[in-house]
Order: sequence, then structure tokens, then C-alpha cells
Amino acid sequence: MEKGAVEDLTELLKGTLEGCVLEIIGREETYGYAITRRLNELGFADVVEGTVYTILLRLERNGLVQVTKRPSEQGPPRKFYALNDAGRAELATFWAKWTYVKTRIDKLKEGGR
Amino acid sequence: MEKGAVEDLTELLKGTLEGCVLEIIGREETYGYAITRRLNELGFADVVEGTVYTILLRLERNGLVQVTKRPSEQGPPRKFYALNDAGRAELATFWAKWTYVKTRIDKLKEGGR
DNA sequence: TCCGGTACTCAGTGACACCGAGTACCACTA
DNA sequence: TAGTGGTACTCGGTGTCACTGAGTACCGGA
Repeated sequence: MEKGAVEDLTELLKGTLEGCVLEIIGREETYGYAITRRLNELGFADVVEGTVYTILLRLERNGLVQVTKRPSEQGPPRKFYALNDAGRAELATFWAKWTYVKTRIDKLKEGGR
Repeated sequence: MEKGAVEDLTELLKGTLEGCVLEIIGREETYGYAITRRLNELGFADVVEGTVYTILLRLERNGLVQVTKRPSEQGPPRKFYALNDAGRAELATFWAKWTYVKTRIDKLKEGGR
């Protein structure tokens, strides 16, 4: 990431990171470590395992995902996550909210009257 | 927007609301009550005075604004806020972060490989 | 005189990303 | 065989933010 302007996105990621994780899981069943790597690839360079696991635990606690434990070829067993119906509904809600907020903010940015 | 989907934007507004307030103040010197009305007009319907005042107090505490108290024609005196240099820098940083996050999220949304 | 609109303050709450230390499994190698 | 590094997850604690709610206060009109 180009250093300087875009360090510490913490506050801006509140709410959105969970949505991103939901979206990633929605694409295909996957696990925490891989999700972290995926987020890093996408440009969320500073997101670390600990952060993703807290989100995953919360999704599980809130009944939005179906969890399956499977052995890994290398390392400890993996917990695979897939969206259930509640999770898909939550994901749809997230995108609706995101679009809503994004359009308002951009309107304000473009001199919004 | 259809009601229902976009209620409780609280988490998504973390960080962005402060940026919006900064932007509004940057346009012209104004005061808390008016800023709240402006945000409501812009589509942030659920934002109330209390929320805006906490942001304003924080901006003041962090030395990002210059504050001038002036009597009002109707009601108690108003505290007018204007950006100082630090505030303008913070605003620029906010937009840089916002653009950065927005492009990453949208890329993910559009199937982002 | 009371109500409603204007205008600000402040202590407290809950949610979230983040941190750090810990556990543990595996493959490779010196 | 001990050590290192990559993989993989857990959990207690922290700080920041939007939000809540109760309070103070000024003003005009019914």
C-alpha cells in the first residue's frame, strides 16, 4: 500500500469489514486464514488473523454461517464457513446499506446540494 | 430507498460521519443545529443533535476547528465552527481514506478478482 | 403561562476493529 | 533432534466511535 495517506482505516472499516467477510464466504466455503489472505490481496493490507477470527466467531454466534471442521494437509484443522439463509439475508442488507451510505457520501463530496 | 433495508447505519457511519461534518464545516462556517439539519437533508435521516454535538466537541478537543460564539436571533447563542489548517489536512486525509476503502469494497462487490 | 422550536452539554452504553499472548500442528533442515 | 517458519485458531482486553437520554436554557406565539 502507498504509505502516507491511507494508514489506519480502522474506523472506516467498522461494519464494512464484516460485510466483506460475509461476501467472501458467500462466494465459496472457506476458512479464516484464507479469508485474511484474500482481504490482504484486495488491498486491506493491515487486516490480521485476529481481526478476522473475531468476526468469524461473531458470525457463528449470530447464526449467520454454517461451520464445518476439516483436517488440513498442512497445519491444524480448518474451520470452513458457509452462509446459511440468515447469512445471505444479512449480506443483502449489508450491500443495501453500503450502497445507500456510499451514494450519500459521494453526493456530499461532489458539492452535494 | 425502501424502508426496512437501510435502518441503523450506525456501524457503517463510524468514521464517515466525522468526515461529513468536517466537509460541511469546510464549505462554510456553521453551527451544530444547522449541521444536523443538513445531514438530515442529505439522507442521514436518523442523525440527531446529540450525535453531531459529540463529534463537534471531539473536533474542538483535537484542535481541528476554530470556534466562535455568536448570539442567535431565536434561541440560545450558537457556536460557529470553521476549519483551521489541521482541520483541512484531516479532511483531505479523510477523503483519501474514503476513496481508498470505497474502491476496494466496490471491487470486491463486482466479483473482484 | 405553557408549549414548541432552537441550541448546547455531558455521562453513560454497545458495537466493532484491533492487539497480544497463547496453543498447536506440520514440514524442513542444520 | 532441536529449532524454525508457515499454517491455523482462541481469547481477554483496549480504544474509538455513533448513539442515548436527561438536563439546561433562550425565545416567540397561542
